[in-house]
Amino acid sequence: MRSGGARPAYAIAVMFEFRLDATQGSARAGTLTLPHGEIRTPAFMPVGTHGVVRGLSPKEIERTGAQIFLGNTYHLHLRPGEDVIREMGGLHRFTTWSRPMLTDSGGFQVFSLEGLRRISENGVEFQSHVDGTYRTLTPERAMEIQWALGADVAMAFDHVVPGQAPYELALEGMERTLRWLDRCRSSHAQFVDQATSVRSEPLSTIPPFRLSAFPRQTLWPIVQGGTHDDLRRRSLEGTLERGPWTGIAIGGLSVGEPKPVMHRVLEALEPVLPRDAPRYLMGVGFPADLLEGIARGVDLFDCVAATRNGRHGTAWLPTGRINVRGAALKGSTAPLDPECDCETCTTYPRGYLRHLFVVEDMLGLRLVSLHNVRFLVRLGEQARSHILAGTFDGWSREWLRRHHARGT
RNA sequence: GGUGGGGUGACCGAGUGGCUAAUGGUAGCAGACUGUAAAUCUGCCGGGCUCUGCCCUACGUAGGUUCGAAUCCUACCCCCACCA
Repeated sequence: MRSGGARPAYAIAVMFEFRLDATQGSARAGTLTLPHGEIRTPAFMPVGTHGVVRGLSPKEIERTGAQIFLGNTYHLHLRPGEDVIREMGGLHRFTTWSRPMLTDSGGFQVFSLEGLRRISENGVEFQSHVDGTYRTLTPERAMEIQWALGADVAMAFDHVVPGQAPYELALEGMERTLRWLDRCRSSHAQFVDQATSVRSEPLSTIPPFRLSAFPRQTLWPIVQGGTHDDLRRRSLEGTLERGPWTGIAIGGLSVGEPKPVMHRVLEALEPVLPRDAPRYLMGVGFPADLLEGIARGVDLFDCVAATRNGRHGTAWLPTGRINVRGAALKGSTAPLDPECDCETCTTYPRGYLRHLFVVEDMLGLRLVSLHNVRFLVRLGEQARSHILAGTFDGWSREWLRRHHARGT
């Protein structure tokens, strides 16, 4: 297939594939194929907003077993700028991460940077928190930037509203997200078409550096609708009408709404979601949230909590969580999590980790972040093997019981 | 020995008659964090209790003035600087 001649048209399609390996109830185990490799699901994706999973090197992330990590359109646009990254060969070359990547669109910043932005139908004007300059992100611009970044998956530019948003606001965000999805889709298609036209050249005549820079990216839509089931349904149906898609994201959850509400929304969407596309629950979550999501048919997760909590001294354990700064750990020779196989847990005693936080050495932040990432990645691996074995229900029930028995 | 300055809660350090159990900061303790403006933020931090309040003990020590003192007066102890 790669030996001379025009690249077959189906090559692009084959680059993005999702295969279901097993299901148990709504829980699914699958294999997602992306241009930079395969992802076995369910899977947790660490967040590397600025092209780095805070505090951890790509090599360390690789060793956690993470199969993909995220970058952020808004933040990478501000620093170093998408042109810089494109010139360096794209996000993969830039970061040296050779596995799949996904970029978030900046839609979440519409929510998180409220106060620094103004929304209009055209797009969102942000005032940069870095230097105060005004930057406008539109669906088209978000696609342009993500195309330049060159991740395997680009996310649609959406309008995220708070979890407690009243119906009217949730409706507005949901409908705008759909209108913006049309613009994202046609804009992204233009980039794909441009790239595809290159394929009329014989592959053998394309210099290797251009081959490696071959734009290979898919676009995933985001379902919105706040906490209102009917809006969620409408959002999903509207999204599907605009398909087909190689993956579908559920956004606007875990942004302040109660957990049962998030579960209810997932349950409302699950029967309508296509079986043959991965479902990505954005911004989730804590360990228990992963299992609750998996049980409701979610395949992919991302969350900053692993690294943020790690930096702030909270480590996840099978039995709940622990404050690494706590006086209880003083002098302890026990491993952080005796059941964990990460570098932190197989090397350092609790008393040393606590000490690192007390003296405010950056190593402490890194080691606990590393553990938390591994903890979630491993949870995904465990869930997958139990789904394949048909033992997911009982295992996850027991896991959650133990996890909630002490702490959260 | 003389002169001047000073002794405040674990530490540093404000406060110079009542609003002071006593500003701040540090240390200590606890908590929060979910598509990252976060190595951040919040609370507690003399003791006790029947704990939206009450009672003790507290600003070197001992007295005194005053309705009322960490704040004014006296003596003593200690520390620092300079002079002998």
